[in-house]
Amino acid sequence: MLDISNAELDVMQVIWQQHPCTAAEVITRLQQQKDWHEKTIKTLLNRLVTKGALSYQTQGRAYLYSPCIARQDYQQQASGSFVQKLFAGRVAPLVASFARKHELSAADLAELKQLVAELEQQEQEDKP
Amino acid sequence: MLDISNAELDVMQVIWQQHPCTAAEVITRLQQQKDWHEKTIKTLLNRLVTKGALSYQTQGRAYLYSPCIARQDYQQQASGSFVQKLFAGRVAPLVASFARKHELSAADLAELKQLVAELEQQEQEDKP
DNA sequence: TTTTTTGAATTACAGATGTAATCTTAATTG
DNA sequence: CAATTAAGATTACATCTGTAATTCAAAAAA
Repeated sequence: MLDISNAELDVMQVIWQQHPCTAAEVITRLQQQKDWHEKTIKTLLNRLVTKGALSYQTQGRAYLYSPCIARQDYQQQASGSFVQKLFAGRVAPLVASFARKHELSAADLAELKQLVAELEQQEQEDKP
Repeated sequence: MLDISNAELDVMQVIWQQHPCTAAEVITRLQQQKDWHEKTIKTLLNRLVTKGALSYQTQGRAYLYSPCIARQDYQQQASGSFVQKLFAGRVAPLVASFARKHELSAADLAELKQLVAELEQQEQEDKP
């Protein structure tokens, strides 16, 4: 299972946002949020390639990086193991816990409600 | 912010389940699920004490360990930063993602629905 | 064409983590 | 009392992470 560290994840996020892209682009965009040295970002790019999270094509002497895993897929994988690890696999208690501390906004709540409604409907369709 | 590693978390889980407890008890209970050497578990106990996640009282020459942080509090903290990291702080997309892959059970769905209803009601109460 | 710059590759290095083994000391067993 | 056992303390050691610096090669600039 692809294991991406926190710092690496920040790199992945900007690449997921737009790709393929060069190291220079990643650096420019990342440095708007993180106070990281260029070398640091290059190291992370390298490690991500080694780990199989990024691939690249060469373009002249530069590289054009692309994710090997879609953001959604990674989110799914990570959510699954997080919920497993902390909540014995049940997501509802996570939402509850989240609600208790970070007070969901009304918008979030609405979104959740909508989602639940959709899921319920799907369930209906699955066993008619 | 208290940072508990994966292996350490497994130790915390059995201690949260029942405490205070001795190292021997932790070892016995953990070895029912994990194939870990006794020494490994003792190392983890030590690190958890150093990190301030566990405290202990001495009982004869043994220690009686207790959590310094409640399970719920830790869950809240960890959920908050996880959702922040992967979902820009919004929990609904996590639920969606979770649903897509791990298909929530009907029970989970019901629980979520209930939760949403409760949260909505609270919201009503908060601004009448 | 020599110099400088700019990509990527390699190396660095401390702290965290997984996974124990060894050491020290006190208690228990012979 | 001597020997063994069993607690916790200390040490070990490879890998992963965060955070770069150094090196090497090619391209761009002077």
